[in-house]
This record gives sequence, structure tokens and C-alpha cells, in this order.
Amino acid sequence: MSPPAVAVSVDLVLLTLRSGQLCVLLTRRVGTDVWTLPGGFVDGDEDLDTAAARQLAARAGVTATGHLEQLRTYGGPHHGPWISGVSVAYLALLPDLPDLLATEPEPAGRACWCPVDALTSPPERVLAPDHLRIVADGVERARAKLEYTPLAAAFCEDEFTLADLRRVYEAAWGVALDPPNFRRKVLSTPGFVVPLGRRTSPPGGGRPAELYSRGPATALHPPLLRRSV
Amino acid sequence: MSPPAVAVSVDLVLLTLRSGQLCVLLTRRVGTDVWTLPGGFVDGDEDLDTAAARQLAARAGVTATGHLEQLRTYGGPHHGPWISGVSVAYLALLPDLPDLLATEPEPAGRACWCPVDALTSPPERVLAPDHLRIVADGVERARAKLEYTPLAAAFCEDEFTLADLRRVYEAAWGVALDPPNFRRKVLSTPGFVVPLGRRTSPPGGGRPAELYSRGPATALHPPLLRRSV
DNA sequence: TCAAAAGTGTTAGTCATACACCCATGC
DNA sequence: GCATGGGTGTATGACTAACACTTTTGA
Repeated sequence: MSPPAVAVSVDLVLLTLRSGQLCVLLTRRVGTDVWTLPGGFVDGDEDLDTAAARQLAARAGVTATGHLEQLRTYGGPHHGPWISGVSVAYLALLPDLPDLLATEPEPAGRACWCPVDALTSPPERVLAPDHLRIVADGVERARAKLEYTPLAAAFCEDEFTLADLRRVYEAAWGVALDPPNFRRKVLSTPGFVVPLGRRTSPPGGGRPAELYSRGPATALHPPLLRRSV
Repeated sequence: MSPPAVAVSVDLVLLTLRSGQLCVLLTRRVGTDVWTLPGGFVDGDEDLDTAAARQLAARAGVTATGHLEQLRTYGGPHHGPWISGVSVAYLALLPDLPDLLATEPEPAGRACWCPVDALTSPPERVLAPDHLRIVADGVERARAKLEYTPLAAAFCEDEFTLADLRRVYEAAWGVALDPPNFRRKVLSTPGFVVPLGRRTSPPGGGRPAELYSRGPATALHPPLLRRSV
């Protein structure tokens, strides 16, 4: 007997930082008020990772910058009306893309960056419940990975200051970090960031900050624990 | 147009500790010398998690004890001959099951616990390359999760001593841990283990050790870092 | 009585935290 | 000058690592 075949789709949890808030990209289904994650079906001849990268390029116009990883697979008859068959969720961390809504193919008003805090307690924007679960998993994964990987830099531009990096942690964790200690911690972690030898002036005055780019490390030793900076 | 449909299977990375070695359950394909992970197709009307639990019960005769979580999903045309369509891998951590080979439905010689070190450098047992990748991902996930979750206890029986727990870490990480410091670390982590008030004698003499059971914690604060016990 | 394993005590070194202070720029 | 933010110094406290030592069993 031949095995049962089901449709496989890829859904993206696209996270970025806008105005100090962690935001996720949502799209509105045609003719409804229901917001969902961007995504689409996997082509028959492409890899899952390839399908996710294709969706990311189509939705955000991004290929090189940022980070993309598989999050989790959801599926089965109990996962709600918006997941049919099996859904492979991917998590992407991107720097702020101010011109995103202009470059994507969706008409205006059909996609938006929504602060993740606005999805819960009480929700200011209604998301399909199965997709809400996926967003929660993605946010939790991102928050956890900030601790022991250098992924915070994926939220920054290619060149960034340590204050930029610190603001990523502060926005994602909702805590205030001590700038001097944060600086020491990051610089003492091999391969986290590499200094560029140039400086940039902060808006509104203040001493120019050194510029850094992402380092070669894939894990942080020691980790930057949430309660220890 | 209707979306392309593919077959979805669930594959299990079943880890346990045997004689102080981290081992994975492998099955041999009929009429070949190729070893693969146990698994099977997902039924049309069942959840992915349900399908994984069903496979686990069928393969190891286990339902209550141990830990089962989704690992990752593999798929696409470039993932080798042994994955057709999409494969959702699950990771299970189990206590040593001495009677496993007797209770499973496979005939003798068709399934075995294989030390994970015997799969690499140089391999003593040949595993399908795509499945080797899945095993590596599962082992890495397990090793990492020992640091910041109480999952080490999933490798132990329902009642265990701190020495049992310590041997899990030592086997998984390949390091020797200082028993006094390990004891202090575990007992000072709230919810990791709960004392039962009873004791058991170690084989071959020695002071009886206190018995513990798994605690309610789902994460370790602070984590039990690999280089810090 | 000896070996083995559990458990306690202790100390030196390391690291995190908090905060005082200095530097460099815009206004 | 003064506000603002970047960056350095430093002392206190907490925690880790290493190991000496005691306890309790089997042989």
C-alpha cells in the first residue's frame, strides 16, 4: 500500500526590532480580518531550507543579511483551520527594514510588522490561534538563543555599535543591562564581534561609539546569561 | 491548482545509557547491511506527536517513562535515498531497558543499541548517511539540553541516586565530574530532584546513597554548564 | 580491617555586579 | 557650558573548583 501523502507548507516567523520593540511580520488573508504568518507550499523538487529561503526572499526581499533556521514542524488534524497538512515553521532574525512594505509584493495594508507584545494579554491584533502558538515558539527560541549564540547581531545592520547590540538584548528580554558590564562581557567573548576601527556619532550628541561587525563564533563561551550581565 | 502532496514519515532517535555509553537504537533493513533509524509513515488522521509516541510504544514498549520531543524535519530531494518525502525526526531519552530486544516486534538481530561513538571515526557500523546526520543532531541536542534542563533524569529510572545522575553527564559529555561539587550543584537547583527519604546500597560496597525522583522543574536556573560543575 | 562509594568542610581563585568616574561629541 | 551617551576603573560579594576529610557500607 502506498503511504498517505499530505501537503507540506513553510511558514515564516520573521522577527525584527522596530523602535525598541520585537516585531513579527504578519499578513492578512484576503477578505478577512484574520492575520497569519507569511508562507506557502513547498515545491515538489526543492529542499525545505530552500523553500524557506525562497519565501523569505519573496516576502522581505532579503537573502544575504540576517539569520534563518528551522523552528519546528506542526501538523495533524488538531492544529487548527489555518494549518492544512503539515507546516514546517522557520525562524528568521532580521535587522530593521524600513522599506520592507514597499518592496514586498503584497498590496499595502495586507502586511505589517506587529509588536509581539500586542498579540497577547490582551491581544490588540487577532492572529490565527495555531499561528499564535508558532509565534510564541519562535519568540521563545529567539530569546533563548540570545543567551548562548551570537544571534543578537543578526538583528543589527552589518556595522553596529555595542549599544545597538545591547538594545537588542534589552528589547528581547525586557530588561535593562548595565552598559559597562555588557561591553566587557561581549568583548571578552571570543569571536562574538570584530572591531572595525571606525566610529560613528550617536544621534543627539554623545561620544562616538566604535563600530563592530559580526564575528566568526557560532556559540558563546561563556554564555551571556539573562540574569548575569 | 492543488498543492503538491508528499509522504510524511516519523523517525526516532532513541537514546539510552548502556554500560556508561550513550547508545542509539538502530534497525536493519530487510535483506541489507544498512542500518537505519526506527520509524514509519504518519497516518492521515493523527498528530505528528501522536505518531511519534505510537512509534515509540511499538519500538520500545515505552509510554510513560522517559522524554520525547520533536528534533527537526528533514526532506527534499537532496537528503539521501533513505528519506523519501519529508521526515520528521523525534528525540527520545530513555532509561536503560535491558529487555528491549525481547519486547519489540522485530526479530532478533534486526535491531540493536549501538554506541554513538561507534558510528564515527572510524565507523564500526554503517548507517545511512542521512540518518547519521539525524543521529548527530539528536546527540548534540541531548548534550546541549543536559546543561539547561533537568532532562538528564530522563536517562534514569524513576528512583535514582545522585551518582546515577552524575554518570549520565559523564557519559554524555565524556568528562569526569567532581562528585561533591556535582551534589551541591544539583541540590541547590530548585525542582531538579526531590529526595525520597530512602537509601540504596551501591554494588560492591560503599555508603548507601539517598534516592531521588525527578523534580517539577522544566529548566535549570542556574544552568549546569559543561565546564563549571 | 580494608576498599569503595557517599557525603561534608574549607579555601583560593575567579567572575559578576554595581557604581563612581572620565571622554568626546551635539547643541 | 551642559546634556548625552560611550568607555574605563574598581571594590564588594557570590560562586566555582579543587581537594582534604568523615561516614557508612560490603567483603
